[in-house]
Amino acid sequence: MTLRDRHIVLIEDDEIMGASLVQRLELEGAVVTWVKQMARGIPAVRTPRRPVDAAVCDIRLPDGSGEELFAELCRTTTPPPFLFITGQGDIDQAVRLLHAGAADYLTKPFDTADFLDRLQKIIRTDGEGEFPAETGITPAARHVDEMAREFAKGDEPVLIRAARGLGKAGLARRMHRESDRSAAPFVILDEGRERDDAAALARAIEAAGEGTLYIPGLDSLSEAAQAVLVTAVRGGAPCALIATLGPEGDDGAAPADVRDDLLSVLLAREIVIPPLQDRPDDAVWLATQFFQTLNARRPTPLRGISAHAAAALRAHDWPGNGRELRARMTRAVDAATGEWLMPGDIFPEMIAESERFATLAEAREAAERRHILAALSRTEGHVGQAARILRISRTTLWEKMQRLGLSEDDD
Amino acid sequence: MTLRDRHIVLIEDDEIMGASLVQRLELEGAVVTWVKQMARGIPAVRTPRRPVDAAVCDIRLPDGSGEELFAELCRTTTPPPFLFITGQGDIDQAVRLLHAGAADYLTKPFDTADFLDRLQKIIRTDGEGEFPAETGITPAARHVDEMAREFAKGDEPVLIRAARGLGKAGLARRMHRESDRSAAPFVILDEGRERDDAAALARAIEAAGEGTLYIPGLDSLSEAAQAVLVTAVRGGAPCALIATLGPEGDDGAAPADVRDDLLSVLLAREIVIPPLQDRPDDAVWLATQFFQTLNARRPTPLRGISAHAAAALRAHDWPGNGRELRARMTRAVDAATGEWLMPGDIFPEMIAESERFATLAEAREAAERRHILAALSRTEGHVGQAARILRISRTTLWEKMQRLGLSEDDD
DNA sequence: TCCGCATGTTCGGAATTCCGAACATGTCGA
DNA sequence: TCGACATGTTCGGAATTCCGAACATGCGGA
Repeated sequence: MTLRDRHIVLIEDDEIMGASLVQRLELEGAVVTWVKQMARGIPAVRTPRRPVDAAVCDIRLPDGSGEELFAELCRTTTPPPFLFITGQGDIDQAVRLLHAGAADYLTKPFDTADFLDRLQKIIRTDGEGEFPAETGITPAARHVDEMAREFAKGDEPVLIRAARGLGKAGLARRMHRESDRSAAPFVILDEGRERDDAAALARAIEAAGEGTLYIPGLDSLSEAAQAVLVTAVRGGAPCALIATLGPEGDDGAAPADVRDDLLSVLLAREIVIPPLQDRPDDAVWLATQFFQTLNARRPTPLRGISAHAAAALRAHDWPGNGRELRARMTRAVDAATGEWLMPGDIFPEMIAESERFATLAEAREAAERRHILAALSRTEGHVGQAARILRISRTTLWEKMQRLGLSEDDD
Repeated sequence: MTLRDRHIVLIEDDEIMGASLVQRLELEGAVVTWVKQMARGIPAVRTPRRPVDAAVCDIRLPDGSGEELFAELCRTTTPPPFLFITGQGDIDQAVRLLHAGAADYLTKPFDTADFLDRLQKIIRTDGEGEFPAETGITPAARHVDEMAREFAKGDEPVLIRAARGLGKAGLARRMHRESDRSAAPFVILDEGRERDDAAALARAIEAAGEGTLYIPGLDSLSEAAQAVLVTAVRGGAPCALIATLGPEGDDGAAPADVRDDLLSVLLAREIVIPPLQDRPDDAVWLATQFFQTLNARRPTPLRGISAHAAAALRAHDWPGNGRELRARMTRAVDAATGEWLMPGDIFPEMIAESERFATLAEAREAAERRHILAALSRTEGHVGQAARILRISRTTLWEKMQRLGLSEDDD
């Protein structure tokens, strides 16, 4: 995996070079926003439709230079990593840009492999820590782990219920490792459901042998597949079953799409992982685990998580649970500039509004973006109709969609 | 009372005439926004800082005509009543404007008294209906009225508790009128509290003689005044007492700032008026009362309140109770264009958003207004500083403040 | 009273935005 | 395949906005 799902903004006016780079980057799984002018690059980077992982920017542009674009962005925001490409290398310029915070500077023609390698390096795809082997340190978390250990000793099916981002799969793996069947396979029923899921399930049961079969989102199985499962459970299939429910079945309500007999078997051995919001001390503990891994990689390690940051971690409601926490810690440890990790490092949205006041042009642009999107939504994407209700010409709407990064290429 | 607290937008480029009109209007209590160009009149009327009761508009403007301005406003909004003034009368134009919906057309020079008279007429200061003599038709309302009649027969103090807008003073007056002391004075303790409220209270008790003394917001009386009151009540003062509590004491909780002995006397005879939200049938009934009065004044009376409108009246939560209902009915009966009063007439906010989509220019202007106001608030009204944080020139900020109706004259 | 600083306002030129026309391309239905 | 209609995009001119400079006025402190 290289650039999968990474968002790259490409600022390049040359059609051939641009198309070539887009193609290559998309081959690596990246999502590319391609703009051809400096004027269009600024909003594409500053107010993107999705977070920008990196920008690839030509120096010579028809309406200015990549250097000016970067300077402008540095004045008003913290730009993502910038990789500059240029047909005529200039040492002074390279030094200037790198000192200004650019990530890299490459002269054309360049080796594509080298280009991709540098891009990967500046994106830091492997900068995130691993989830620890425990659920947490709170009584509720310890209870989860105890039940998991106890159920791992038996053969009966187990149901794990938890919201998104709470490590259901991780817990299932740990149960497998702590059971007598750890030498046998741990098989996950493919979430990308085949049309004939009953057959897929039968195959997975066979593949698991005497190991463990993990079924995420059991309530989306067809009746036929559930019948196969009931047969396997009743017929004493050699493998152990661990299942989870889909998002709707994980909220404590009885899932609508599971056979009653199957459900009653599962509910007999059920593990409920409480959301992180209900376990603030676990949030701090988990943050500390990630911090130790990430901090060890810093050129200048931080001294620790400050008390205020710990309080902020406790107070946050963690809609994304552990995944959110990991993402925030990764970013925070990377961005921290003091000796201690501060609340603003973890929750940058907390301070951004109070310290930074958007320019009038920015406020205007944001309002236009919102309103244009609303018009397009109302007209179901029909550009001509949207222009009509907005009382602007179609040309103007098109121009603004380019300028504000709302064009089709962003999909 | 003439133009008290009415907001008038004056569009007049001549300094002498303008200053003269502003002065005269402010003398009548009006709040005047004075603009000198057509371009500035449009936003001042379309997106005002406070509702505009009427506009006074010169025909000849340096950048266009009042007629064009009015036409533009009629295209995109429902303008307030417009009174046109012009130095050269033109019959065709007068007819044209009146047919287009303008309220009046006056040639200069004109008699100021005539001008004010016409302005008053178009503002319709007396267009609201009176509250009826009953509280309502629901059992709860009838119970209130019965208790009021019963307590009116005695001399003991009465406490009326109700939220804002539920006619406490009206009920007190009705009790006075139905008592044996109706021939004696009904005295209200002045709500604009003097420093020595004990003395004011003593004077009011004396003025009430054998009539009724009404004390709104009794819990804000000083200890000294409350002592005077206890003395009067215990000493058998000849007047009857009806009191209400301030907003905090009207929510059912025990008021903190009333002597216990005084409070226990009052609570012995307490009338609680339930909010209109709890009496939906009373809301419809009250609306019908207002409707009958207001409808009789229409050139073309409506046939009635539609069933859908009655349902909407029942469903509304009426935070402003009877006052809100009266205001809505006044506006609705005036604005209704069909044969029946519809939900959208009473609750225009219900339909405005779904049927009308702001133009992009309007959305942009609204965003700019908001942001400029935020900048001025942040800099405590310092224009130069606001321009700096907005990253625009001082000139541009001034221009925008003019164009968006944010200049000092609006205070 | 004077001075420094801020705001209110106008003016003319530069910069930016908006627009209609035109052309290329794509989609859908007959 | 053709025609109608829609979108994507460019171009050049018109309209609008923004700006610095300049001048007038007001306010507060020495």
